[in-house]
Amino acid sequence: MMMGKDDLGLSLSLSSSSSSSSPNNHLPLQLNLTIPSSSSASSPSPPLPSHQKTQWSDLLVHSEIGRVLDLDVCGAAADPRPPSLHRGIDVNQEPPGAGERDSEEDAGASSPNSTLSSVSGKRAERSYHLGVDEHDPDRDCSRWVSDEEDGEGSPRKKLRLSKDQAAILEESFKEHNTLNPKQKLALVKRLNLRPRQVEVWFQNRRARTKLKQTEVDCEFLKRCCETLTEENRRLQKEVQELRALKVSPQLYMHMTPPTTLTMCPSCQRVSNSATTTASTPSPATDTPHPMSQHHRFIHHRPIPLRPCLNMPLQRS
DNA sequence: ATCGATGACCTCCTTACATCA
DNA sequence: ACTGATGTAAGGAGGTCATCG
Repeated sequence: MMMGKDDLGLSLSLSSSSSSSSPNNHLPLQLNLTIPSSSSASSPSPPLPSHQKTQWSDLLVHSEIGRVLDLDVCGAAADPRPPSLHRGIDVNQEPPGAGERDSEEDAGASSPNSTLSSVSGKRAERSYHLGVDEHDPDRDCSRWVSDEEDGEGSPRKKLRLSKDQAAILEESFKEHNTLNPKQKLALVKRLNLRPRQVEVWFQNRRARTKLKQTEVDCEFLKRCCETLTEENRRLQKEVQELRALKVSPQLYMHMTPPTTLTMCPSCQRVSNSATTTASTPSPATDTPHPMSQHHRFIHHRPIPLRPCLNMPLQRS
C-alpha cells in the first residue's frame, strides 16, 4: 500500500500487529525517534525473518510522512537502566561440568534436527536441562529449579543476567536476531549459560523488538491519521467553497480566487490558484481551446472529484 | 511418493521474580 | 518497611518445518 498525501480517497486501517499484544503490555509509548541523515529510511533494527516483519514498518517507513520517523527500535529496546543498576555479579555461573554437558548436548543438536533420542519431547528436554544440576552449589539461589521442585510449591527462581552477559547477547542480537545452533553454542560457551537461557533471551529480545516496533507503528499511524484528517478537513472546506461557486456563479464573478485550489473546467483538474496568474498559454495545441484561458492551470496532481462536482464551472 | 512420528524452533501469552521510586 | 509499577527471565500452548522410518 503506497500511502501518500496525493491519495485522497483514503481509508486508514489501524489494525496492526498490536492486536495480539498481551493485555499486560501496557507500556507507555517510549519512542526513540531520530531524523535520518539520508533518505534511506531504513530501520536500524535487525532484519527480521520475512514472515515476522511488521508490515507497517516495511510499508510506511518509506512513505513521505514516514521519513520523519526513522526508528531506533533496536537501540530503544536495549536495557534502559543505568549501568549502575546492574550488579555486575554473574549469578548464572554454572559449574564447569554443567557447562560442558550443555555444550556437548547442544553440539549434538547443532546440526538441524539431529537429536538425542534418549529424551523425548521438548518439555522433557527442558526438564532435563533444569534438573541436571543437582550438585550445583548455587542452586538454592539461582534458576536451577526443576519442574518437580516448582510443583512442590517452591517458587521458581529467576535471576538476572550479568551486565556483561546482557551486553554480549545484545551485541549478538544486533548481528542476527535469530540463532542457528552454531551461534547458540558459541554464545553458550562464551557466556557460560545454558542453551535454553540463550534461546529464551533471544526469544524475549525478539518479542521486545516487536513490541517496540508495534508502538512505533501505532505512533506513526496516529500521526498519519492526524495528517490525513487535517488534509481531509482542508479539502472539505474547498469542496464547500467550490459548491458555493457552483450555486452562485454570479457571486463568484466578484470574488477573489477563493482558496488555494482552482478546478480546470475542461479537464477537471485542480491546481493551485496562486500559480494560475502565471499566464502561459496551453502549449498542447495551437488551436484556441474554448477554455484556453483556463488552461493556465498548472496541473500538479489529479484530484478525483465527486460526481456532483464534475460539471464544468462557468467562469465567464 | 506418501504419511505419521518426532524433534527443533518459533510466536504468543502468561507468570514469577527483581528492582526501583 | 511497604507497595505499586516496570523490566525481564522463564514456562506453557500451539504452530511450522525438516527429517526419518
